[in-house]
Amino acid sequence: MTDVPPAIEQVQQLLSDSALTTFRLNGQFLALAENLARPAGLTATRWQVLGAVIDAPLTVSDIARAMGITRQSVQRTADLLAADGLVEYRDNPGHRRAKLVRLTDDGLAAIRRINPGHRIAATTLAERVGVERLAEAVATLHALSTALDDPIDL
Amino acid sequence: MTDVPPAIEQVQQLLSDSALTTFRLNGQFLALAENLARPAGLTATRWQVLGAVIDAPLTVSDIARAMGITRQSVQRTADLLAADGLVEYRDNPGHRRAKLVRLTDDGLAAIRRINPGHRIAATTLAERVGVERLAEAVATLHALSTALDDPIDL
DNA sequence: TCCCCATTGACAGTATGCTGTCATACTGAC
DNA sequence: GTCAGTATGACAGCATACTGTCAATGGGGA
Repeated sequence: MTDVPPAIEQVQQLLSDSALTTFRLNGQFLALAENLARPAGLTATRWQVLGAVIDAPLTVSDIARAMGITRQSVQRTADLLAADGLVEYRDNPGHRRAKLVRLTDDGLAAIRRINPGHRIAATTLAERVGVERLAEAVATLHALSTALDDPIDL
Repeated sequence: MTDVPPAIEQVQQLLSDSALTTFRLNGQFLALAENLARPAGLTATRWQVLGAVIDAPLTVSDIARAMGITRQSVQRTADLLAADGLVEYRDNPGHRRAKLVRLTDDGLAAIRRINPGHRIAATTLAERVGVERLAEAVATLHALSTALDDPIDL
């Protein structure tokens, strides 16, 4: 009785479970990020967008692809960040309309203000679940995400 | 050189990675749920709320706690579902204001319309990552979520 | 019994994401 | 060189979640 294939109901339950837990996890990480970013005068989303252009300027569309959200959402956030002087739009030699979003000194300073809290949170979480297991979790999450990349025919 | 403790930067990176991947996974599951729910005339959120009261009527606050989101969000969705006749508010003998949200026949029918697609999606995902691994993923997600339940002192 | 406090629902305001539509800019096939 | 298709940004509208505030309710301790 141990090698029977899992009932379809169980597999359905597994999908629901993973989705619901992911929704909850999303909320928890979001709340944590919000708490970390607030002292630096940022929100979670703005922090994320700033983080995307630390190493090199990118276009709004590039950032959206990297973050896995729509370009319109990033555009709005980037415009707000530009209004606050944390990023600036630079001409893109490769495309006249698609300007490059570049971190300013103020933007970099804002990110740096988050670091201490980020470090504490990371260390705390690593202690609670173990670094090994945290690394495993990330790998599993990536695998799931990749599996969901391909469209599912209904 | 193999047993040195991980550098703090690596642990920080691990936290960022898990958060970012969770955000992306959240979006993917949300999109999938949206696709599954649409043919039944539902959205992902409404499906989720309906699912919470399949077995027994609950108050709005109960549902919010079960889903890990705020009461106000659930309240809004529940009101909309009630307007559409998919749930109904019943008097709660235990609390005069906190009415019970109860699934109607129409609500149950709506959920049932989602089942075929849900089954297909579950089977497809299980094939892609393996049932074993999917079950592991759920366990890992739960562990992470539990670890994040306790507040982190910054 | 009475009062403080937590829970609950209602309402207003805000942040973030999505879709759809349009005009502009680039790219590649012909 | 021209034209169709794609990529990009701008704008409008909607869905969902959050916060904050207030009043009503219920429960437990003084």
